[in-house]
Amino acid sequence: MNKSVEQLLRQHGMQVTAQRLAIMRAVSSRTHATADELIDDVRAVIGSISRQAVYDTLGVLVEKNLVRRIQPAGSAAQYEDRVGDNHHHLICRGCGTMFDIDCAVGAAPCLTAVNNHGFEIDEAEVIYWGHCLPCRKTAAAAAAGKETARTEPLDNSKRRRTPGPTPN
Amino acid sequence: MNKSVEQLLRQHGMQVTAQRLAIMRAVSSRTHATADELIDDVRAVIGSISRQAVYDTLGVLVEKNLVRRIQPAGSAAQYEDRVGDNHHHLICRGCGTMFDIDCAVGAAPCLTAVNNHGFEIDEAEVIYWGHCLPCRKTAAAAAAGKETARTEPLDNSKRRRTPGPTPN
DNA sequence: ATCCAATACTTGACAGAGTCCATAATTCGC
DNA sequence: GCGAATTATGGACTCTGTCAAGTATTGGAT
Repeated sequence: MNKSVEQLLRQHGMQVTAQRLAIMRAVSSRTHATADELIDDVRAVIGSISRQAVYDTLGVLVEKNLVRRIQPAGSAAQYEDRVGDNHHHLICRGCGTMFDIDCAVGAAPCLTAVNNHGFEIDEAEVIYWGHCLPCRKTAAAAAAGKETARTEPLDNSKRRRTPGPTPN
Repeated sequence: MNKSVEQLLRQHGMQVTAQRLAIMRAVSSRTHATADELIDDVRAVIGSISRQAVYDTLGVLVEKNLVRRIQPAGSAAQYEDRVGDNHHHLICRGCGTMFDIDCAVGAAPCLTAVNNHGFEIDEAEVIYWGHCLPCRKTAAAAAAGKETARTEPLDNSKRRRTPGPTPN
């Protein structure tokens, strides 16, 4: 299998390096991963790697369509192995977990915009937002009980005031 | 109409301040705007405002559902006035321009995921990516001629923050 | 197998977008 | 007008990601 990863690289005219192999395997080993997570993964395997190398490789991989990049609102980009099919993502507003979702309406439902404004559309990105079961439970519990939960950072209701002295 | 803006704030239990009024009007005056653009707009009207006040107000507004926030990949969040309907966005990869697009399949086509993984989905965000007419022309011209130019439409020529500290 | 130019990696600075925090200023009910 | 609570201000800081320049590797040619 290592072989195939290497071949994949060569097939796309890329040089084969330990870093790249490790990065590709790291991506494959997760359903979704942030650049940061990948850096950690790779370091765990080959000892060390620069942030730049990871970003660079990921960039090339995305360009060659070997990896897909998803950039959900408000969080870091995620990379995934699963390319070539038309699937979407479901993200929890509470914990940020991301799930794959097969296309709801078939092949490429939303790819056809009504009025394309003269654009040449090449991708329709669909992200479903909501709350996952665990987060919903947490939220419910919090609502029922007190403000114990911390599932959501959207808590503007309790602003802390510190009339204390100034550590200037 | 200024009256209604003020009332809107009160209706949602928010105090009325010059900053908030100006921010809300600034959002209304554009189809889409980044926080930065809004800061500029507001400053043009009331003289000055802190970045924090804008972010804070925008955050509350989004929470109260008076404003919608869109965060396209790779660029700053955009805020829009148009809430309550199900419309999507079309963004140019070249210049970043964003257009509204009415839902392709009717009311809420993509809101129904096949397998919701136990989620309670509250929003289906659809972003169409592509290249707008001007950018396509530019690209074509560049390809035909030389590597003469690249579409460089993002005007970020304004810097107001202090020069960053030097991280060791 | 060795050489070497192209390709890739490392390091470190920098930038943009947002957030945190303590303090100062406003708002608004009384 | 008073005063407590809500807001706004400013500056430091974090998190992601990019740029640039110098160093190291890779892999085809010799």
